[in-house]
Amino acid sequence: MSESIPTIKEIARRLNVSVSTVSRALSDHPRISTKTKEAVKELAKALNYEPNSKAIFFKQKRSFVIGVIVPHIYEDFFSKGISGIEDVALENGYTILFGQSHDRIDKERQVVDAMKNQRVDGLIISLSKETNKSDHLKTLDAYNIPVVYFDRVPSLAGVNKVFCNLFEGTVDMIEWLFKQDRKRIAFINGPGAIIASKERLDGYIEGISRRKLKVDMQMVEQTDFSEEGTHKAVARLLALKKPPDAIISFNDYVHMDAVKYALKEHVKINEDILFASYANISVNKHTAYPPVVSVDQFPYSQGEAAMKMLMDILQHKTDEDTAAKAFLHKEIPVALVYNS
Amino acid sequence: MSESIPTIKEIARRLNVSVSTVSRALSDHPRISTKTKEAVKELAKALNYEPNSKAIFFKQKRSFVIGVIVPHIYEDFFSKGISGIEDVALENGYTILFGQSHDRIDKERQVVDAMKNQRVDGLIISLSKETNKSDHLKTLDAYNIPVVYFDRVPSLAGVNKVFCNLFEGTVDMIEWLFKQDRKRIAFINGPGAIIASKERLDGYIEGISRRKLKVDMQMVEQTDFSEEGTHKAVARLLALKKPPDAIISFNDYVHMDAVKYALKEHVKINEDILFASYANISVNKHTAYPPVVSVDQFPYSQGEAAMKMLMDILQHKTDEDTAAKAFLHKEIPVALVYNS
DNA sequence: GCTTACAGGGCAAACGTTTGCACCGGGTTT
DNA sequence: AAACCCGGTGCAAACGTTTGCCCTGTAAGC
Repeated sequence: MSESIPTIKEIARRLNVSVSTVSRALSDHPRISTKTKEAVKELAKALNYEPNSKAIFFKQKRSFVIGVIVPHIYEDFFSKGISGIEDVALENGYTILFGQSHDRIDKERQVVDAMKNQRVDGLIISLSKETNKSDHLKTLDAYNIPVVYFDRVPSLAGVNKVFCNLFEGTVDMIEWLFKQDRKRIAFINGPGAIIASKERLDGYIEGISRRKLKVDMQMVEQTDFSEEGTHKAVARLLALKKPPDAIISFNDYVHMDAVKYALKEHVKINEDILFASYANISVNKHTAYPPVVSVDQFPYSQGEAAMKMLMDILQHKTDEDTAAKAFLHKEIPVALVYNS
Repeated sequence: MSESIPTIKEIARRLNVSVSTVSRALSDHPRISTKTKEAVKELAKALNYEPNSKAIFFKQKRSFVIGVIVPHIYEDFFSKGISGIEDVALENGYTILFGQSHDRIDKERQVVDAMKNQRVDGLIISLSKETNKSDHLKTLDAYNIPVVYFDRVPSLAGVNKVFCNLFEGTVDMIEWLFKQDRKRIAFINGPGAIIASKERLDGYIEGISRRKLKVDMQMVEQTDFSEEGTHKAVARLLALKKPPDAIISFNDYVHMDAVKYALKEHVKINEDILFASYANISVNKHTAYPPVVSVDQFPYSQGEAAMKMLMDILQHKTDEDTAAKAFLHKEIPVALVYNS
């Protein structure tokens, strides 16, 4: 009644053949006769045999596990991204080892170390806000663990990455708002330090400029993502002599806070002022006042693309180990999504 | 320039000692002299040595990886739960292998198999909607992988589980609504088949009955969680000769859909009708019309508790392998959360 | 009847680490 | 002087699997 987990040895013993025969039979090696194969497979099934991945991975130096690290799992964007990654992973027989950095670099280090210890075959990571240089990821090179950056990517070229550029999306959004006959388009941006803010701002300026209008920086506000920060930004916008007739928020969460405040000021949402945003999170479908238009960054597709890229790298690594390493970049196009 | 990953052997070779000495030095074995230990540790650091977990786990028959399977990662409830699990895991040197069942039993099977192949040390799972019996989890027994069920648990006693009972929470909510002078409390429940619906309904009936009122089944509606289903439910409630002055929704998503419809009918949210709900999801803090009260099931705490329970089981497994297996159950108390 | 070919299968090494046991030299006890 | 102890270290087996190479028997070719 000892809890014996079936092994290849056990099968070999019972069938009076060698372990190598069993191993080859299970992997359909041509040198093994059909009869033997059948016998082995039958017994394997009967014993409920499952190969011990640890032994295999130990031997083969691969684990069929890939690590995924994101700042926060609870953000709609990342959980969709993870789903994309996971689906592609599963198709290819890989499983995901998972960690959150909670947007802190020390935590990120800790998780990266854990992944390294587990000897993941590869890593997909979306950097924490605090991460400006990625030394801690350099050590992965020594362990031959390829890294694909995802959405929050370093600006260097010497890395593999999948990302969106919000510049075009922002320009498109502005043009659409002009078409809705909005003339005074305001913008609530995120902190100036982060790259995503810059992309958006550049797009905003370009969009306004294309209409031969000059950019009024009073219309450009900033929030630290706190509810209060957003409220103040909206307050300033509403207090202008010529208040805006459209407000673009940094993302859908900021949008919600903005709407909340505007409602208190008796603004008719999406009538007096058109609200636009980025991300197109799932709850938009449920909320009372979703943005009329949101720039979707397709996190699921980004996740898929990142995982495919990693699979690709893992593939070619086998082919030619020390091959000229070309770094892969992939830009996922964004798209406007309208809420009726 | 060959990509050689440092191993214990390499260290031994360079220091002219045996691998066993290195191994023992690294784990601070008392039999090794301080001098040797220092030399070994120094070189190990210099070479950037990291133990190969695969080899260790293969040898020691544990992986320090635990599997976590939930229906959907994108649901606020589960992503918080995972965070709770993850935090406790990290404290204990464990990493999470992760999978979603997408509420489908076939997918659940697939993920469970992947976990088994990876030889996780334990598994925490929240069952898919489709899962009524858990045969596929029985096979884990043979591999000596303990399972802790989480939130969506089987009703059998012969399992380890962490869960909430919503009965009390519902009763409390109803009493609170009565105190707000609401007399006609309606309830939009989920599909009758799922256990969570029954708990809620029982609580509702108990809550109403405690006021010596009799339950009016016209006030109890049902939704299939689709936006349309919820809209219809609200429509029927509003069409009653005596419409409700409070509506409890199955969860915050249903709540949002309900509010959306009520707004169209010019109901003054949380004035004409008080809206209450379950889950207390994060976006409630951002939405224009959050429920005045939501029953929080503390998914983070549930996650923590589940992981602690698993750690406990893993601990005692080492102590006395074939010990009398007592199954652990833990009920996490719920609480009302008010939005001003 | 001899070589040749090939199908079918076994042997043993290897992967990196842990660990029970043996060994060795010098000091302490009888 | 023999027996013993003990700190410090090395040897080798073991974990489950894969895989290069070798072995055996039978049938075909001459």
